[in-house]
Amino acid sequence: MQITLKDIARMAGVAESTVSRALNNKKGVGEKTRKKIIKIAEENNYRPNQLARGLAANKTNMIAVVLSEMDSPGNIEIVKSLEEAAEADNYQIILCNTKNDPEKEKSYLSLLESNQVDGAVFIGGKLVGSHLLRASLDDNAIVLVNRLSEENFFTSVLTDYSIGIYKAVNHLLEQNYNNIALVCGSRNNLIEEEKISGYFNAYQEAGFKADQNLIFETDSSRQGGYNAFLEIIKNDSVPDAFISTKELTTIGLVEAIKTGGFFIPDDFAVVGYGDNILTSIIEPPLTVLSEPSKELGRISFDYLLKLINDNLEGQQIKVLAPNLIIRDSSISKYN
Amino acid sequence: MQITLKDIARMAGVAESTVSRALNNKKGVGEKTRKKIIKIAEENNYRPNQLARGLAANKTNMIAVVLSEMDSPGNIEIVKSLEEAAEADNYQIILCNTKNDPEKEKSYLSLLESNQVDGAVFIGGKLVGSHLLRASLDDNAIVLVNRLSEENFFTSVLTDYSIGIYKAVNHLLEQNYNNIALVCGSRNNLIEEEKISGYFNAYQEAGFKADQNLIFETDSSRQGGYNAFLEIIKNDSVPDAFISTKELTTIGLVEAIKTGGFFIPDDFAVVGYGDNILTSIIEPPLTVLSEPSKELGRISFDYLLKLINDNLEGQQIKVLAPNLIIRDSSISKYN
DNA sequence: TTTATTTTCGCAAGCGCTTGCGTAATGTGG
DNA sequence: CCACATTACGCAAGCGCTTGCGAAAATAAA
Repeated sequence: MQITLKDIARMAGVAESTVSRALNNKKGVGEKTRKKIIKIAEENNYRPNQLARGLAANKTNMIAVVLSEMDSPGNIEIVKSLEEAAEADNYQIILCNTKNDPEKEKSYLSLLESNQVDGAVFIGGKLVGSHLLRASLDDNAIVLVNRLSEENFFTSVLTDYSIGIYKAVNHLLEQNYNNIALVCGSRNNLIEEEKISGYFNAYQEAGFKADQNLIFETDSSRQGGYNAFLEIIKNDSVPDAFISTKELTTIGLVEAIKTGGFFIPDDFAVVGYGDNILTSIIEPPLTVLSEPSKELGRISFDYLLKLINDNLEGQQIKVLAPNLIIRDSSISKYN
Repeated sequence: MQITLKDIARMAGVAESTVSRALNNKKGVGEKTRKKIIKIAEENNYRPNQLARGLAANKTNMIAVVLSEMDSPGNIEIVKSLEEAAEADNYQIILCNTKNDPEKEKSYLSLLESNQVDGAVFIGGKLVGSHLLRASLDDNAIVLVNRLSEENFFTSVLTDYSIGIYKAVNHLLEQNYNNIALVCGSRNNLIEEEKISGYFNAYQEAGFKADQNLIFETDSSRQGGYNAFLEIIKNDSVPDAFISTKELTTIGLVEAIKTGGFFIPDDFAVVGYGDNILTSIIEPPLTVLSEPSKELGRISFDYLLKLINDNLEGQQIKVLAPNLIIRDSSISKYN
């Protein structure tokens, strides 16, 4: 049998309301009674029933973290820092893995609608369900991470892929690679258009013109990267460098190159995505765009918390630029 | 404003209880009224308030997954399959990352005590808080994964490290490596003793005698593996092979070996831990013990579900043997 | 048709907590 | 010592749902 507020109240010889106020540090209870109540509560290892509390106060101290994919180390990193931030503010995290399935995402939305969580952050994923999200936006706290909605309507924290790719292209051009292939995700995702625009901008600014045919769409898996390479080298104009814009495709791409008997960076330069354990152990040491995962997590929780507490005026958008970390894979020998 | 049971009841012209029964597929409501109620509920996008439901029914359909560390791909894999299993049974997962901090674990336990979750699975971690766990075992559903408690008291699903290491040693001996170092975690964890016993068993059975000095304790990080190597080669008797028993130490170990200018398997054979993306991209291709992560997740949820529903008679312990996946890193050239 | 049986449904209590409001207790100044 | 302002506390309603129980309605048996 669980021990309840009522029990504590009886033991302390006060009313339930007094116990509640005492334990929640609210004013309206004398210092002596408060001490007494706290003591009794501790002695009896009293744990407030969070459901009851949530029901009464309309607050659960839980947030949903809706993840488009759990295989990406970067996403895990974001979750970790979110968890840390949440814990510090006494929030729990509900993990929701959608595997990029809009239906699942929809179903997880009902966590919000059913009052099970105070807010939700969506990490990655396509924009598809955007209308859906909006629909649910009665008064719900929602933050988007690395996800662009067409209406540009949600509070979001984003990696600036455009500038990231721009940097990467620039760097490769400087290294005298000028046939640069871009491996990205399906263009029905606005995020991918961002990348492409960065690509074109860099080319244009350098006075070269970019080749549409060097842009390859593939899914975000390791296999996707692998296949991308096989496709690309069928091309008329074979590139001399690759920029991979997802973590796992980076791995697959490198594998494909090496399996094909080619060398990095001698045959192809590579700029990968994500400064994580994967890209740190692969050979050769990989030049990568490093996503600010920790910040993404932390800031998104900050925003969410403010939204929950109605402390956020209007929509906020934070854009964080990725770093280009230069290693061997993109350093031309003939330089 | 949220739409409630009462609203639906009013719209349908029935009592709240009838709506509740209709929507929960309980008997005691006619087919026609049920249809009508469901229709109305759907039209109005009604979402039952899970807190209220949980409070009334004493059931939250949430479970806590308490993770000792989030950096291990194997653990993430377990969580993934847990999530999948849970989702199929309409359970949500609360992610709790303890970073091996017993205090945090303790605090997460209150999720159980405060009725916020119906059960909890603990993945990894030391036994430290075992008394604590027991204390909380009023009537709580708890499953342990890859964690040994001294009292052997909890329903658990375990990887059989003993047989795993046994296989690894055997294999290495067959390859004529007979100075095998074992890199494991701190021996204050029973799990580690398991590993060591497998190590000794294999040696004994083969008629060799094992060298205590070749057993190295280190923390489970990449750096831990790296340092382990540096320590080990200071030894009088330098080993010719390594068995690393954690995922990240495996990575660090290999890095240290390569950084030291040594070659695998020429200078040292290596058997690593975990058949994951990390060990699949590292070079050379690594012989590993493959943990049955998917099963660990699935089975632990099965157990937990039964515990929650009081369908589990007594304590259950499931032990799963890891596979030895043989690749280049342990194949002697002089064979 | 009448009685017995089953099914359908409403009533009301209760899950454990929070919170507005009113009253009793305490403290302050004259 | 009294009037007044504070502060400390209890009362009771209410959060949105579930569920046991009894009454009414529908169905089956006699």
